[in-house]
Amino acid sequence: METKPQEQTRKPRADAVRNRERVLHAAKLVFSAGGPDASLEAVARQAGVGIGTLYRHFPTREDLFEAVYRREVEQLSELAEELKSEPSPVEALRRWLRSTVQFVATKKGMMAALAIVMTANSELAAYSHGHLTRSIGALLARAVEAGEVRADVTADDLLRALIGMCYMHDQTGWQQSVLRLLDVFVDGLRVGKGRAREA
Amino acid sequence: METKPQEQTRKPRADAVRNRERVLHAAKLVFSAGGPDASLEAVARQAGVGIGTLYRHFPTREDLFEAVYRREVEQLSELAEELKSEPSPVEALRRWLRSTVQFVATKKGMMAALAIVMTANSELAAYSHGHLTRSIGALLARAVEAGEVRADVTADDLLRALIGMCYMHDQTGWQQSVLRLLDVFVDGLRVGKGRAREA
Amino acid sequence: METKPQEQTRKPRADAVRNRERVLHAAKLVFSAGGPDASLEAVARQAGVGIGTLYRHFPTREDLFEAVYRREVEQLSELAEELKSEPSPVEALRRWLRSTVQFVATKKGMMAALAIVMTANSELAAYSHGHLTRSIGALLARAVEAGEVRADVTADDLLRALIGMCYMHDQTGWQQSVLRLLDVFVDGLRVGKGRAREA
Amino acid sequence: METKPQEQTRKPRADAVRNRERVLHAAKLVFSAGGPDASLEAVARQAGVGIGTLYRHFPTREDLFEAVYRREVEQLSELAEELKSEPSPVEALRRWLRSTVQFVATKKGMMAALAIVMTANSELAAYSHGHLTRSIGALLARAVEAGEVRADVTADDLLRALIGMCYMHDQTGWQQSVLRLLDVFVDGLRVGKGRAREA
DNA sequence: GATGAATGAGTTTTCATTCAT
DNA sequence: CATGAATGAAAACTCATTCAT
Repeated sequence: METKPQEQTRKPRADAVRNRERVLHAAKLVFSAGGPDASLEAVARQAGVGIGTLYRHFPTREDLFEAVYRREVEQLSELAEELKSEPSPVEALRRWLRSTVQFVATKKGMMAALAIVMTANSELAAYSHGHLTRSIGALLARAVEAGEVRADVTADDLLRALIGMCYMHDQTGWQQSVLRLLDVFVDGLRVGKGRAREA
Repeated sequence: METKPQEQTRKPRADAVRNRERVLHAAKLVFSAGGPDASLEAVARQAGVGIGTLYRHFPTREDLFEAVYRREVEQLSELAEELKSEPSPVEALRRWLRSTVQFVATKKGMMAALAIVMTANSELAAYSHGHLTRSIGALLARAVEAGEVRADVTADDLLRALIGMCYMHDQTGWQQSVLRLLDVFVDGLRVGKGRAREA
Repeated sequence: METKPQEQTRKPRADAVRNRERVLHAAKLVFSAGGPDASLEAVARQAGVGIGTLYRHFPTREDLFEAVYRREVEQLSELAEELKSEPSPVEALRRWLRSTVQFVATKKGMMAALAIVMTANSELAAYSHGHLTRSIGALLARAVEAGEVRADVTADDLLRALIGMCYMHDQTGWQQSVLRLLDVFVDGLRVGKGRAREA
Repeated sequence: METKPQEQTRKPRADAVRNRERVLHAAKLVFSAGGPDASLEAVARQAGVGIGTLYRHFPTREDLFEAVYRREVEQLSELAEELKSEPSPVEALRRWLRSTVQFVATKKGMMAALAIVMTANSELAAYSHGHLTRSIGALLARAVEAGEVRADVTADDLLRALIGMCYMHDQTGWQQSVLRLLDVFVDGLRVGKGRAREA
């Protein structure tokens, strides 16, 4: 504060950063295994830090959820960005959907935590919803413009379907089931398929 | 069947019946609002009975879930039965799906019931799941046999897709979104639509 | 509720009453010894009840303070009533003041707790202030009417002086000190003593 | 005294001095509001310094108390010294008492200082108590020697009475009340007033 | 049968104090 | 020196479950 006036927040201490990471990593594991009600003490133990340290970084359970959640969302969003280079727009979409399932598969109980954040914390919900729909929207728009996919389904719809299907992840075989469903769904999206229904 | 004197289950006392109903009603409210981990004390309080009374009627949390949600699930099952008389198998399927959405929109607690069916491992889940998938399975089988619908999707899958789509039913416009998604999904189910994927 | 409609609150269970008393008694001891920050766990232990029981009876620390406090105040108030039969009004006053010191002497740290409640809980403060000033006021009025005591001091003033003097009760010998001070004070109250000041 | 090179206490760094002041100021505020058990973190936060800095300046809570309150107490002591020149010993006493009330009314924290003097067992309390009682004792001794005031009251008693009366200084009108009480008290101190008690 | 009191294990939460940067 | 992160002991608090009335 004395010598370098341009410093507003002293360099984050090395061990603090490391501990923060540890806690986040541990939280992912523990919440995945034990659901959103898992004990924070357990998270701290898993992270190898004191419970006080956990609380310093994340004063409330929700703060911890949020921090974990944000990076998850960002990873999904980044994946969507990468898939923009995939030649077939429909396949890009399909692959993003399938990848997301894989992603969720590695963090079972995490979905519940994410769902909680989605409904409870509107600021975060808005952030991630916007982030994700923007990414998916881009994939979707490409497919629609290419004339491969019907235009009456929104990124929002897509997200709803995906999250919802993944939410039910407690039975054995849920993953295969969701992959099957996604195929059905993507097939349904493709144009040139029968509009035979009561129209 | 109840009139024989050697019966072990005496006349159910009037207030006992009333209390049972109260608890059931309260449980639906409280679980809907606070999730399945909501405090049983809260349920009793909401019902206006003592916690001991709740425990007498429902010795375990599972027992309470069961009593609350079994009848909800059975209604859906019955609806599926009725639709067997619908001439077009695909339309029967579609109508069941759409009707279920209406149900969810109307009956608070239906989602929770369905989520439990797909999620938990209780006796209730097993019973209800079996009941329900059997009914839906019949609808599905008809459509498959008629050659109208692909054969690689199970009643279980169908249920999962439906529940999932309905899961986020707190955003405005969720109902329209789900109906759109169901149409896409049913379209995807119909045979003769492109198997272009991964080829 | 069924047979005796005039019952609004079922007879308080015997053990509940006993436990409540135990906790109150223990609280008096523990707060007296350890001051107002003493652990509630310690109170429960001293009372021989579970911590949950303590919380059931007194959901917050303040509730417990309050309950303890009320009876203390009532005891002091009753003492003032009894002293109405004392022939000399001034002596009645003096004896009440001295008795109060004895009273406080048995519950050292309790004063701090009571002070906290007095400032924090205005409802209670009003109640006890009213209660006490009414009692003291009666003693005082008798003495004033008898022409033994000056009329420009209120029950409120008296209470302030008494409570204040007792507040500083951490030094050895405080009790003797306060008793000396009370004598000086009562002497000052008597009429016919010099009004010599700045006149 | 500071200029010799072998000095162990180097020039006090400018920011160190500033921080010390900040902490002192913050401590007065925080202890006044939250009592003597207020969190030291809160003090540091209020001061805008790190908790470590607070600890460097004041290794123990007592050290902080001391630094905060010592100068307050010394002011009262000095006032008593000045009043030694007042011709009437009783009036000197009375004026000191009344002045102290003014002090309390004006200077937030003075009460806390005085309470500590009479209550705690720290080195600070001993020092301040000695300092103060010596000054008041001189005033008192003069009055006793002049035969104007009874001899069985100590400087300590006087202090206790004064502090006590001021203790409840949050009610409206407390100041008038205390001034009234002090007059009663001083009247009680004067000799030649009735020793009628317990006779 | 109904009630609500009792219990205590399990969690959350706070803070004084120490230490690495 | 200043800082604030780390730590863990200690307390607060909640709630499922059992039981006396």
